Amino acid sequence: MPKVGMEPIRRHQLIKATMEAIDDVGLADATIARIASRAGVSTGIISHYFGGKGGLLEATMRHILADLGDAVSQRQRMLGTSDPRAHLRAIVEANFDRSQISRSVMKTWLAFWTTSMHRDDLMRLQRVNDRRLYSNLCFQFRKKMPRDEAQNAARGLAALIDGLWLRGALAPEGLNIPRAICIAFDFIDEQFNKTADHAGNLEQACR
Amino acid sequence: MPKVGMEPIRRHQLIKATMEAIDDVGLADATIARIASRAGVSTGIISHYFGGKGGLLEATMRHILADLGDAVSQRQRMLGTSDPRAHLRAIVEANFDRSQISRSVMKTWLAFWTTSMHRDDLMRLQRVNDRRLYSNLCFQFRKKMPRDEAQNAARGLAALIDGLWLRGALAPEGLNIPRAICIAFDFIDEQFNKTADHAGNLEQACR
DNA sequence: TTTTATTGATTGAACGTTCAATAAAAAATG
DNA sequence: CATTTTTTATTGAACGTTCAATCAATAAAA
Repeated sequence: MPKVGMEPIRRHQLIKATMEAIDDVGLADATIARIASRAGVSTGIISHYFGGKGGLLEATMRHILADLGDAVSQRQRMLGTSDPRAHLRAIVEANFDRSQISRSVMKTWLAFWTTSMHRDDLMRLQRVNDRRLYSNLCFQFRKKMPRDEAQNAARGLAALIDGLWLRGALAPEGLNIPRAICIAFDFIDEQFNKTADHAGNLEQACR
Repeated sequence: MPKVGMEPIRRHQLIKATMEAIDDVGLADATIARIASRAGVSTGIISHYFGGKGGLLEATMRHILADLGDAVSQRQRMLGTSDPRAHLRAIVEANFDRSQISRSVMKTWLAFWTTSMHRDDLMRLQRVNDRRLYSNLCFQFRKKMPRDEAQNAARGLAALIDGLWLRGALAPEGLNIPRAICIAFDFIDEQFNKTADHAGNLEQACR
């Protein structure tokens, strides 16, 4: 069976098997024996292509983040307009994109989030992604509202997206994607309404 | 040193040490040796009082959930009114209550959230707590809006709270509590505004 | 003297890593 | 075209480490 050019195939196989294993038994019990067996290869191959279990986990996380980044920029490019509302909607949709909402991807993402609190390399990856989402949201909101309002709108929307995800990952019935998108869309509209309503006596006190 | 009546003292010591250890090195590296050493006792004592590591983790989670439940019901009781807005604000404040926002509690909570996806006992604990928050929110929103609107408002607010928490746990600067509360308060007001604005042509399509 | 509390060395299981061995394909050779 | 040689891909047993659990021994209080 051994042929030349196996590396990209094996890498993808193993990353996929890693996510499936985490979905199945959790990161704590996702041993290299289990991952290798699920990918239909031996344990040694993991060290061969990834240098060890840590390398495989980092590669898996990079893969998920790259998918998310692609989903966002792809939808942004498809947009002919610079209308902030449309852009924000596109970002929300990308975050609930097909590549992101499969059970295994969701659970893997969450597992990494937790472990990234104690591993500098994963933490850095996570934060790069985080900041990109936040500044992206902020930039769009700023087209229609002052600086601090836009920042809070961005903070709120980012939290809402993550929260919907988090709860979707835990719920036995899974994440209801259309509903999640709708709740996020509503949030966007409310943020714009709030600013538009200058006559209203809403408190906008958040600092 | 051994006296009678040590059990409640030791249990609390060990639960506290567990949260500190998780804050410090993460759940994966929170070994019983590390926890015991942090509590200033030997490893054997954990099995003696909790029957094993699993028992200690479950007890720790129960402790956190009980604290959260207490914070909510305490604030509810302090409320003389039945005004839904005041009640919702109280729930939000309780969720960012002092007992909940310390770094160690936050990280422990998140660690449990992740592992509860693969352990039935922890999952059940988590879901009981989840449902209580959701029905609580739903009940309050229903005082001012129709059923499905209230459900989506509750889903959104619950997600927003969890999301703010999640991001606060990851951020190096920690969670900005007043700001988080303010964002959540704004969300509540927007939900009420949306319903009040019957003349407006907002789409309220979420199912 | 009995009970309660605690210790910590020991044990066995599980895990990630390593590496010599192997097998197949590709390249070189005649 | 047939062959040897080299390269690439892969295996899995062996090894060393780490961890949770156990339990006989001990010490203080009742």
